Amino acid sequence: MNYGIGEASRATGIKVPTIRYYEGVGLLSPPTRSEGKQRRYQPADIARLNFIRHARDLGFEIGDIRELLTLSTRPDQSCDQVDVITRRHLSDVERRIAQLSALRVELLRMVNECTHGRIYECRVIESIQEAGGA
Amino acid sequence: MNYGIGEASRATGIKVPTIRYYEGVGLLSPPTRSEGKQRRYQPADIARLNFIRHARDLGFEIGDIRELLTLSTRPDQSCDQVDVITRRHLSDVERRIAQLSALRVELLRMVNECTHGRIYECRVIESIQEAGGA
DNA sequence: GTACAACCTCTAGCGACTAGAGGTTCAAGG
DNA sequence: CCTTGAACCTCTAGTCGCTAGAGGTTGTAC
Repeated sequence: MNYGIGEASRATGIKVPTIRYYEGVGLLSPPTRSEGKQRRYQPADIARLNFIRHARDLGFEIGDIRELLTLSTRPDQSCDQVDVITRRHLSDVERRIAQLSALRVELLRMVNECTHGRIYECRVIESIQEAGGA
Repeated sequence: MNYGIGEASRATGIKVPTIRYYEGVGLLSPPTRSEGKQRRYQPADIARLNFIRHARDLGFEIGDIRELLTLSTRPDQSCDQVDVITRRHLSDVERRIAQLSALRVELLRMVNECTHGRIYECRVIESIQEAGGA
């Protein structure tokens, strides 16, 4: 049994154009084609797409996923590299959380100072004019 | 006194090509030019650029900044719209923090389960294969 | 007058898709 | 067998907020 691209899409939750995009950037090798040159996917392709989707859900970028996919096909190698990629991504996520949290504090301060008057006395506008965050 | 684009850049911390970009997207109206058609900025332009920079530092997107700039030139209007824009941005920031925090928990769980063995028993790879976050 | 930094415009690239045009193939029903 | 229409195909361009580079011009200091 094989899948058309639409079935693959429904099976994985990845949109049809995105599947083609993944093929284009080399995450997925070109599948076999029907006589009329339409893509036909095998269960292994579906598994690979699911892997990609889960990794994207976890925020890994395409380059990392490419590497993780390669590593996952070398079961005997040490998983150190997997660990490195994951930790690097984790610290990236933590850095972004920190940045956004600082922003949040600043924005909260601004909206809390708002007295709902006229623009000329608007504390939000003043905050942006005077200094700004980060 | 007026400023060349390089001076404007140093005065505001916005890179030269970015200043031209802001002009292109209509955040900044085209300045006067020298005889040789080079841009000459006035102090009011510098103030506007500083406003833009601070707003960008606070994470506002270009469209929002355009609106905030327009509003800031209408001192008699109510600042309700400013409040709306700011609160909308704030909740966007909070949404992103929540997403990233969930991601962080998942990634932490994954790296903590890592036993530094071989790929075939790698818990990180397994996590991605099995389910994935979000 | 000449050197050279600073400026100019224009195009293309980043990441990860998404949208649309314009054409072809597949599967089901008559 | 034939037609309908959904699903498929390729290709290009757009999103966002810049950034980089090519190739040419202007401003300023000596």
